Parts: sequence; structure tokens; C-alpha cells
Amino acid sequence: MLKTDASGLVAETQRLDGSDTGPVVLEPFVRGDRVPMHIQIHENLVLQLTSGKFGSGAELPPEAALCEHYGVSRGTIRQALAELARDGLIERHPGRGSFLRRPKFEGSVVGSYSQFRVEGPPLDPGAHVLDCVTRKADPVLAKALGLGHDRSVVMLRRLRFAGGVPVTLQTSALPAALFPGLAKHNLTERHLVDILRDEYGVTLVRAEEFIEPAICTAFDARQLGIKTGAPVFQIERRTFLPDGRIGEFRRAVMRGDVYRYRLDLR
Amino acid sequence: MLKTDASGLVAETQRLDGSDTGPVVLEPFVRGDRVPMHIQIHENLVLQLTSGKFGSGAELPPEAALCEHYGVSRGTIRQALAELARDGLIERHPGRGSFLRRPKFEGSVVGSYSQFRVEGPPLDPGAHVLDCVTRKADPVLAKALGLGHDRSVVMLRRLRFAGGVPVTLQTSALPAALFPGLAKHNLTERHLVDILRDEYGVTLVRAEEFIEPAICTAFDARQLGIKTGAPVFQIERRTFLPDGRIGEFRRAVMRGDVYRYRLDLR
DNA sequence: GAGTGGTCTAGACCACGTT
DNA sequence: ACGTGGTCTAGACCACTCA
Repeated sequence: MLKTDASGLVAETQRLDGSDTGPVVLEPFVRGDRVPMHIQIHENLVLQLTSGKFGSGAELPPEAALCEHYGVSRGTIRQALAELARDGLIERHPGRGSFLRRPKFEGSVVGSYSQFRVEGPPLDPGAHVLDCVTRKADPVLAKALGLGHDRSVVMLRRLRFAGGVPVTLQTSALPAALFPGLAKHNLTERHLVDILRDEYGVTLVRAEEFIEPAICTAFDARQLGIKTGAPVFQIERRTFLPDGRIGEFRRAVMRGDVYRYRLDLR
Repeated sequence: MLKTDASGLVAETQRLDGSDTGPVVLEPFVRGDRVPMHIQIHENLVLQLTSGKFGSGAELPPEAALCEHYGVSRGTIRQALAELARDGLIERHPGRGSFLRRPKFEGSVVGSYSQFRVEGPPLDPGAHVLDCVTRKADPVLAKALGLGHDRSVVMLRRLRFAGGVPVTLQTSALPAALFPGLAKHNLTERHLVDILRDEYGVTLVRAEEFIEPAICTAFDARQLGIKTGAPVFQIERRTFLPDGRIGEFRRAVMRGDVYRYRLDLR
């Protein structure tokens, strides 16, 4: 599809992605009351931009034009546009303009513009401690924890429940040097993160988590009350101290029949 | 831990979460050059707030004090604070103040303050079409697609590759009434989303995805070149039209040995 | 009533990309 | 040279919370 103007002399701009698109032309706007203007404008733009009337890549009016259209100052317009950009609905380029974004549903990599959450029953407070011992880490675990000479680790296995039903089994490894006597504390009722902060003065600031599908082992199945071989999530988590060292390395098995991950893409 | 002041008369404020904390007191700041101030301030605050020197729930200085501390106007401070709030590092409450947020790693529900992505090799362009037929949807599928009287659906099975290796098998169902003659188009080389847009004038604006662990069936295993019973991700996706109708219902099986999901929590 | 964050304005200067 | 979005200022008024 290549459009030309009436005279047939000027070909419409051909976009990089092969689709040609006109500019975004907005409907008249009536301002409501009580609701902040930047929110009204954001909602109004979301409605119009997702109406399907404009092709992806279509150029939005410049900020100055939007100020006039909506009858507000530049700061207010920018607040609404920043929200749109954060949602991934538009892209903004200094010196060029703002453009409607093409949804990238087909791509392999889902960017950070998606919403994410776990769906399932909330965890009960507390945990059932299966065991908690201090031992020498094997080389693989020592490397995962970033340990040097002292390879002593506290190994902690906890079973957690939701509505009285066991749903996840967490196996944690913590550097014993950082948390001497950890096993003596009340790991059943207190959150691990609270004990580390209140008893050892350690604040955990960041964590990374890797999620994979797995087959439930016989031991895990017995603990979780499901069948051996049932599909489960295997979740590996590293939690970091402010200085970058690893405070906890955890591998958890979570029931796949109770929890699922949900993404919202735009 | 309950602290009292020297006189013993005034108990320090007891926070809801049971931990008591002093206010955030900031180190002197030297402004750099070239980098926008709101970014410098944001980075400076992240460093200080995650240093572990302050308890969770600690109150930040009010905006006016921060303006003076950093030597900038209120708008600039608010830009930095908005970023912190978006990251989930602080909570802001009108009339009360801004507070350092406790990391909620132990909780079951991971909020939207987390980063998320899929890790693995990028998908090759194009797809291998296993089959594409139009038939009547069974009641379950008809309900999932939100179909009324006309239960005709286009069923499309595609195999996608990464580096020449089959990695995901996608089974799609689309309302035949919306996309007549869909099977005649080149589904091997063109993205489905492009065909729907260019040939049918339909823009897909939103999608929701549910991710579960699963066991690979014999058929899927043969297609993907893995063993029957291997752990895989099962991904259910609904893609929506601007008016809220479902444009595509898809169930995909993705190799668990090639891809994993990654979360970054703060 | 004093202090907090939320909203909004009307200006200004800049780096950047296009013409 | 011009128009774009990015940054920043100095004011203003508001709703809300807490003493």
C-alpha cells in the first residue's frame, strides 16, 4: 500500500517498518471536573490511540499543540505523555517527536513495559521448618553464593502454606559467616528478612529470580501433597546485600496447580 | 524492641509493621556536571536509601528540605522522588510524608514494581505452519473466545524456531467471522499481527498471558524435538481488539530447557 | 493551623534532529 | 534556522493528615 496525494507527485512518507501512517488527529475534548487534568488527558489519549484509527508509528501532535488542544500548560501535558511513554503506548524522541508504538506481541522478547503478577491464594504467615543445619557447601553452591575460603553455609528448608494447604517448599542457603547462630532463632514465626535485619543488622536490598518449569520429585511431592511427576514451578532466587554480596540463595518448588504467572501486554 | 526517650515518658513512635525507625538523614551532596540534576539526585538517594543505614519505614525529609539540601527547585526534587516511588523504593502519602519502603521479598504477591523478562535465544523470523483449518469451536473454546451464534473458528498451528531449533509450538484460534479467508494468506513469512492489521484493518491493542508449568505431551515433544514428559511452559494468551472482543486465543508450549523467566525485585 | 504531598502555571534555556 | 522533547525555575492553590 503506497498512497500518493491528489496530484500524484508527492509520495506519502514510507516508514521503516513498511507501514505508512498518517499523523494522529484528535477529537475535540471536554474537560471534566474533580479529576486531575493530567489523568483526564491521559485517559482521553489512551482511548483515542487504542481506538485503532491510527496506524502504529503515527506521529502525535507536538506538546505545544496538545497544550492548546487540551487547554492546559506544558507541564500538565508532559505528565500525561510521560505516563503514556511509561506504559509503552508511545515512544518519544528528542528533536523528532512522539509516535504511537506498534505492539510487539509477536516478538520473542517481552520488554519491561508489561505488567506482571502471581495469581493464587495468599501465603499464610509463618513457615514449617523441615530442617536447618550448618555444613560445608559443595563447590557448585559455594560458587553460586560467591563464597571464598569459608564455605560454611546454613541450609534451611521451609514449607509454606496457603489456606492450610502446603504450596511451596523453599530450600535456602546463607553464608554462615554472615549469620552466626541463625538456626537458634524462631524461623517458624518470623520472616527470614526480619531476622536478618533485626538480629544481624543486614538489609536485603535487591533480589533476582529465575523461573523454570520442572517435574516434581518424590520428596517434594510428599511434602506438597501432590503426585510425583506433577508440573511445578522451580524458582531460583538470589538476594543481595547493599554491597553486592549474596545474602541468600534459594531454590523453591511451587505448585503449578495452585499458582500461575500473569502478564499484561500493551 | 521498644525504645523510650531519656525521660522515659515518651515512647518512640511504634510503626504498624512492628519495627521502629529513625528519620532518614542525608549525607552532604556535591552536584556533578553534564548529568541532569533529577537523575543525579535519584541516584544519590538510591545509594543512600539502600545503604542499609536506615530501617524500613524511615521517614524521608519533606520536599522543601530536599530542595534546600540539593539546591534545586521543587519540580526537580519531585521528578527524582516520583522515580523512586515508581521503583517501589519509597511510598508517598499526601499529608503524611514519604517513607522508605520495606522490601517485601517474603510475601506471596510480587507487585508491579518488579522488572520482568524472558531469557533465551531470539526467535527466528517466520514460522512453520503445521495446519490451518476452519471448523466449529467446541463450547469451551467458544466461551473462551466469547463467541455467540457463529462458532466458526480458524485453527492455526505454528512451530517457531530459534537458531534453527524448534522452541515453541503455538495453537491459535481466531473468530472466522472477523477474518474470512485467513488461511489463504502467507502465514509462514508474515507476522499474524501484521496480516490482521494490513488485510483486515484490525489493530490488536492489548494481550493477557497466563504462564503455567506443564508436562510435554508426546505430540508436542515430537514437534519440539524433546522427550515426552519433559517440563515445559504452557502459555495461554488472549489478544484483544480495541472494542474488547478477543481477536486471538492462543495456547503455546515453550521449551523449558531453552527459556526461563527472570524477575528483578526491589 | 501547620505541614505534607498533589496539581498546575508561565515562563526559560538546552540538546537534539531535520531542513 | 527551526521545531522537537528534556530540563529547570518560582511561584500558586488544593486536599489531606496530624497535633
